[in-house]
Amino acid sequence: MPELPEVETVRLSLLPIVGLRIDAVEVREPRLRRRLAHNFAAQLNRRTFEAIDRRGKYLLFRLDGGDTLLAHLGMSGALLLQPAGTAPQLHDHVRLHLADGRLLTFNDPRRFGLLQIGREADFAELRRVGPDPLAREFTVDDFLRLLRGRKKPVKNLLMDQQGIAGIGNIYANEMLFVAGIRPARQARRVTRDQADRLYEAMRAVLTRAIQRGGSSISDYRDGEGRTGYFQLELAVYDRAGAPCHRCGATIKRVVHAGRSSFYCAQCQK
DNA sequence: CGCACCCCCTGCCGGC
DNA sequence: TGCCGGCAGGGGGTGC
Repeated sequence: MPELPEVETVRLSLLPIVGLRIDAVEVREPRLRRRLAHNFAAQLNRRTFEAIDRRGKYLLFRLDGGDTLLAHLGMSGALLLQPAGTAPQLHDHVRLHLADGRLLTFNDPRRFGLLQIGREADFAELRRVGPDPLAREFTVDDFLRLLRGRKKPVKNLLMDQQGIAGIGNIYANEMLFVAGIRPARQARRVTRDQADRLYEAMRAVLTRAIQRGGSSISDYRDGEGRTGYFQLELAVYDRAGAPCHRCGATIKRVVHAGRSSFYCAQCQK
């Protein structure tokens, strides 16, 4: 579910927990993408949140003492800040009882999400996380280097977290539409002009989506339970058979590597 | 290296 | 009405 804009929206919505201590840790279901370590609760207990960072689709909760709580929402995960006394719901796997009485709850029906506590340098999954597409340091030249010589479809490259971190299926489709490039085009066949447009589209689409609070396709909510609104602005994602807003042609859907791509054959080359 | 497939898991939707 | 297959925003692994 959540891609960079949704994860960033969750991060912003959870900032009020910074400064709060965890008074109790309730593990109701340890079997996530990876099973929670046996000492997970003990390591979290009595720690204080000092900051919340994001890398790609990962959230990093900085704790006093130097440890980090790493969180990934998978396809269906949510982190919810709930009022004191909230009863556990179905698929509430971990509930952190905060010093002010509120709860920080990890809910994830499909259990593709991840929670892990430790030193950031020890997190193997972060070694596969590339630069953030919105970072000032990530230049158009970096982007061009990424495309150069690669035979795989440009959409796969956008979604490869090692090259650029945070883009998933929805936003890859959307930025390719904005840039006028077909998803299946080989990365090395993307012209200089197209690459410039894609770089700009990448930043524009992600920035706009964050401003709109992300896309709530089915069940996405931020930490306060609020939906996003960017789904109302999606040009191609999940619009197969519908008319292109730009030219009126019918939006197509094709499946590559098990994932659906949506595009307008008229507007995208 | 790239890719075509698998897997993990639950929920929902459409067709029969 | 109920059952079944397909599909879903994630990542990871294998074998070719």
